[in-house]
Amino acid sequence: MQDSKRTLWYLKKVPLLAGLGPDQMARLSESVDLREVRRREVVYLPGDPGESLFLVNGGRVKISKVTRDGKALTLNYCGPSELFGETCLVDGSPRQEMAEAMENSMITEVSRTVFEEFLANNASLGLRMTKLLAKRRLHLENKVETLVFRDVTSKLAELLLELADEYGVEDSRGILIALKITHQELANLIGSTRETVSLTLSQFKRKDLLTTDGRKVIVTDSESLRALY
Amino acid sequence: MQDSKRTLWYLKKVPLLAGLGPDQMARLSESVDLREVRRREVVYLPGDPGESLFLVNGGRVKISKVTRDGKALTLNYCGPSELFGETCLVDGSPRQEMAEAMENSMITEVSRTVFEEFLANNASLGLRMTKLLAKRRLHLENKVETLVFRDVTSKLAELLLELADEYGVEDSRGILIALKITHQELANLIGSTRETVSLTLSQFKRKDLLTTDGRKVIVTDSESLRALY
DNA sequence: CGAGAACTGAAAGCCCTGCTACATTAGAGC
DNA sequence: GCTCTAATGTAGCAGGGCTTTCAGTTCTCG
Repeated sequence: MQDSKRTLWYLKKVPLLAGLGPDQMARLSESVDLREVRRREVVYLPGDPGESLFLVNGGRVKISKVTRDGKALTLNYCGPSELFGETCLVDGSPRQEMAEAMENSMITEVSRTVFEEFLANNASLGLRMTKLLAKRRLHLENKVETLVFRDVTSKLAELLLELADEYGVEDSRGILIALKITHQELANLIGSTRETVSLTLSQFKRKDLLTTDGRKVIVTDSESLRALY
Repeated sequence: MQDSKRTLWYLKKVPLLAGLGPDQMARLSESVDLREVRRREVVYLPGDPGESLFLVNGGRVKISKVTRDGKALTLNYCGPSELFGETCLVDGSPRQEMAEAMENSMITEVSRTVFEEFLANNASLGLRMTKLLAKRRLHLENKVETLVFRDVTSKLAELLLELADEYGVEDSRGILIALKITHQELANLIGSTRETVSLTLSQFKRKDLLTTDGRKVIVTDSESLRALY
C-alpha cells in the first residue's frame, strides 16, 4: 500500500507519462515494479531477456555496449525521469547492451506487454514516446559522427564542455564539473583509452584550459576548449 | 485528382500507416505532397529547415552525415515504404543530416504538423511509430559499436555479408550483390576511406573470399568472410 | 563514338593512438 | 591511521589506416 503510493508519486513526476489520466496512472502504478539498485549493480546484461523497460526515479544509470575483451563504449547516462531499456519494444529479443547503476538508484520496471497496451490505448503517450525516441536518435546520430570523424583531442574537448554544461557549477576558477568520473569513464564515452585520455587531459592542463581539484575537473578556458573542435 | 488517387495508392502500401481507417487515409493523402526526385538529387541538406518527414514510395534514398571537408558517413539507406527525416519531430530544428536519392525515386512529403496531428489522434500509429523508432535505434547502436571497436577488415566483411543478405542473388559462383555501389560508398558505410576499402577488397579477392564481375561483388566464401568478425 | 568524368589499383610515408609496462598517488574500507 | 585497491602520470613502441600521388580503366553523356 505504502509502496504503491510511493510508486504513484514517482510516476507523476515523469514527463513522458504526463498525458495519462488519474485513473490510468493508478492502473499503471499497480502493474509496475519499484526497485532499488545499488552503485555498480547491473540492471541487465547483453543476452538477458528483454521483457521490460525502466524509468529512473532517482540516481543515474549508465547504458553501454561491451565487448568480450572488456572494452566498453558508453551510449548515454539516464538521470531522474528518464527511460531506458525501451529497445525491447521492437520484439522482446535479448538485450544487446548493458545497464548499470552509477550510484544508488531507484528505478521502476514496466513490463513490455503492459507498456504496449498503454501505448495502444493512448495516443498522447504515443506522441510523447515518438518525440522522445526521435530525440534520442538525433543525439546518437551526432555521437556517431563525432566518434568516427574527430580525433581524441577534439572529442575530449567536446565531452568536457558537455559535462560542464550538464553538471557544471560556478567556481572561482571556472566551471567545476561536479561529477565523480574516472579517466576510464571519459575514455568509454569518446571511444578511446584510459592512457590517451590521461595524456590529453594533462596536455589541456599544460595549455591552461583546465585545472583539477582532487579528481574533479575545472574548465578554466572554455573558449579555447571550444576552439579545439 | 489522378495524382491524389496515386498518392492514396502509395500510402496504402506503407505498413506504418496500416492502422489508419479509410477516412483518415483519405484525409492524409490530401495533405501530403507526392514528389519525384532524380538520382543524386538532394532532398535536404544540413541546415535546411526541418518541417517535414518523408515516405519512400519507390527507389532508394541515402541518409548521411557530411563534414565541411567532404567526408561522409552513411547512416542508412531507405527503400520503399520506409520513413526518413523523422528527427524533425523533436522540435522542427534544422536538419543535421543529408538526404539524397540514390536512384530516381518517388517520395511523399508530410508536413511535421500534419503528422503530429495524426499521431495525437491515433494510438495505433503511435505504437507503430514507437516500434519503428526503437528498431532504428537498435540498429544504430549496433552500428556505433561496430564503427568504434572493429578494424576495417572486420567491418568490410560484415558489410559485404549484410549487403549479400539484402541485395544478394544466387549465382553459379556464389552470391552476387546486385547493387551498383562504389568503393567510396562502401567506405562511407564503414567509416573508412576509398583507398583502404580498395586494398582490403583486393586482399579478400586474393584469399578467394570473393570475386568481381565488372563492378559487382560476388561473395564466394561467406563462411570464411564471416570468420573475419 | 569520342571525350571527359568517375572509378579503381597500387604504393610510399607518416602519424595518431592503442598497447604494454611501471611508478606513483589517492581513496575506500577496516 | 593503515592497508589494499583503484586511479593516475609517463613513456616507448608498433601498427593500422589515412593521406597523397599517379596511372590505368570504365562509364556516361553529348
